[in-house]
Amino acid sequence: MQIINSALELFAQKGYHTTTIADIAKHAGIAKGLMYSYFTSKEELLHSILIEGYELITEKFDPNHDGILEPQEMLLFINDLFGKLNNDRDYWRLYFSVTLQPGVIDDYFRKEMIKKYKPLFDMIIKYFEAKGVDDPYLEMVFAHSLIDGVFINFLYDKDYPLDKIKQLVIKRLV
Amino acid sequence: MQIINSALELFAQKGYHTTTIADIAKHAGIAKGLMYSYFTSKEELLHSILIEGYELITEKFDPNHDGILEPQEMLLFINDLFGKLNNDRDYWRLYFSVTLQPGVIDDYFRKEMIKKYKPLFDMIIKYFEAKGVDDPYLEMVFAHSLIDGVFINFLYDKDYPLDKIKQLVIKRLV
Amino acid sequence: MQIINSALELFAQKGYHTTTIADIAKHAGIAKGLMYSYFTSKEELLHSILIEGYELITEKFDPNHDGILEPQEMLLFINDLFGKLNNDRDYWRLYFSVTLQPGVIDDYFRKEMIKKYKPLFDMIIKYFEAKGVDDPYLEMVFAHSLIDGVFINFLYDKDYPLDKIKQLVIKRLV
Amino acid sequence: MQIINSALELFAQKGYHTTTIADIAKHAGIAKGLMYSYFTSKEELLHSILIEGYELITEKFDPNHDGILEPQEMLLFINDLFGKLNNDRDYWRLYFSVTLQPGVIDDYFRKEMIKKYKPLFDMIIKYFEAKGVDDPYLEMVFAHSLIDGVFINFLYDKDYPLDKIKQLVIKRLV
DNA sequence: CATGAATGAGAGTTCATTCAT
DNA sequence: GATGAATGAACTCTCATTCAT
Repeated sequence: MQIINSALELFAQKGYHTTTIADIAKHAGIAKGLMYSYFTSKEELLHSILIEGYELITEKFDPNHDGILEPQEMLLFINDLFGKLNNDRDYWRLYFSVTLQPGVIDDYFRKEMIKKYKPLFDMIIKYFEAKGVDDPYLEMVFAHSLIDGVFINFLYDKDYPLDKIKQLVIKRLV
Repeated sequence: MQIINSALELFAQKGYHTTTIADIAKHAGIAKGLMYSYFTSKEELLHSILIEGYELITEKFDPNHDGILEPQEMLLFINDLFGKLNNDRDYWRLYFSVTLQPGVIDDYFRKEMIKKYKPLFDMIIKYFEAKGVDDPYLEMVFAHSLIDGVFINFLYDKDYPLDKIKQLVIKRLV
Repeated sequence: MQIINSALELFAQKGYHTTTIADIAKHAGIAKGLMYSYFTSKEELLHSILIEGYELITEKFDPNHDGILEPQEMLLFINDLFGKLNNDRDYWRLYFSVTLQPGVIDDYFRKEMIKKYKPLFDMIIKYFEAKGVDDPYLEMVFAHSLIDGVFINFLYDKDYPLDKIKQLVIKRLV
Repeated sequence: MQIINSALELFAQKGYHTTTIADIAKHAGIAKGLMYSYFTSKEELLHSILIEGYELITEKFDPNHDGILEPQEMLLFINDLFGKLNNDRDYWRLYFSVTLQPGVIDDYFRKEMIKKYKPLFDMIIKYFEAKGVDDPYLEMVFAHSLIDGVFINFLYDKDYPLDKIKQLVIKRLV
């Protein structure tokens, strides 16, 4: 929807607090009041974006939904993940900005988001189990942390050597 | 100073925008106006916190200031870094929240902060050079990303296995 | 408009700095914030008043717009001017108060206002040229000064003998 | 006194409301609090300046205090008046700014000031009586208005032809 | 459905004034 | 006397939200 797209773009560019409802309405080409027909508040709009963004991104993710990664699938997984990062910068920017920022989303919603993304990392745990590493959970936390770190550094650094780093990540995880 | 401490605590807890000058003053036990004897604005207060936090954190960093890390120093470096992370959660929370959030600190200040932290990562590049890795810069970006990822996951996850992850980081980087 | 009228009245009565936005809003029967839908700031509100006041005052001035004053027109001019003075005391009070007070309107706006009123005094120069006085410009400065002096003394003195003074002014200038 | 001089200068330059006690103290080289040993408030400081300024200006005025102006004395009177205007621009600027501005000095004080300056204009009434004009009071109001108008136009216009206007004033009044 | 004028609580900031030192 | 840190009321301005049209 146009409101969500506009809000996503502006939140990602200018920040949640710095973006006003008037900004969003203007950018979306609608009246301020109309936003309240679709969302009960600015906060709920943010939540919708986070959820909708998640849906959009994951709808083409792991298409057969078997949740099992073999090594060559792990490769696809990482490639896909990095591709999504590159294609949906605005969403990811907003996601990290808002997740790491207290006072914007409440704990309940934060946990909901974590819950939503959990399956992805559960798949990685299983992968490491199959690979026979000592502590698959620890390895997954490591992988999760590494990927988060790569994401945020990429999102805010135009010169980030994403492809080369991807190779290092692959070498480390696959 | 009491104002800085209060502001750091509240910014880290509630977020920069959600924390008001009145909140800070009340928490610090002073009148609202007094803050403006020490800082010209809320924004400058934030900058001071970020800078002061950096000073506190790095004052005991690389104590001989030779800027060269040998393997056992790299070990100390990492241990020190993780120790600081643990001891200054508020600062790091604020640091990441504010760095990753658009519309809070302007580009000039963001670059200033990056500049301040650069020497630390330059030391790591030299370390990887000495260690003989293929692409020391890339390895440093990898290390930087990895550490950032570990930091943010630790900051927002009470059950984060920091010590075990530290061992993995050490194994990877030393 | 109601905001302008209220602001004019209050500025003229209490002074620009002493009148608050809350005063104006209350007097106009609106909420404080609404003022900012029409004017970007208190300063711009003042400017609008000054400009609007000028428009109102000059709209019926020199109706054929030929810019030339013959003696009997000079008479009408003066009568009109003194009439406007009497009918728009608030405006003129504000005009003089604000023009003669540093730190209220910036140099740019002051010059703009002078520019707006210039044609009126240019007409007077031409009039004195036609009348054959030695130094028409000087005579106009004299007339301008005289009229300003009459205006401010009238505005702040309830017993000012305006009509009799007008006769003296006419005798001197026509 | 240094406080009065500083305040006069700053009030005249920046305006009464725009000048802060801190500005004055800094300019005078004293601490803010010390001002309150000499004046009970900012307002009282302003009153003192207006009164003190009047004393300074008039102490050398009409030295023999006979209060009677013969034609050649009228000449001296006008020359002296215009000289004072030129030498004490700051004072006169402040005087007009503050006199014509509501909400700064209360009516009581305004009347006090007018009372103080009255003798000067009384002398002019007597002068016109002696000169045999029809309505000496009216002539004095005319003169007063003219001189006020000349003063304010001169004070805010760097290119004001003061000397030439003085000649016109002399021709009109003497 | 859609609008945007209107609201009003609350934000950051200023500054005359006080008072412990 | 002299200081300037501290106060706090009051200011201008913002903006999420409502609602008559």
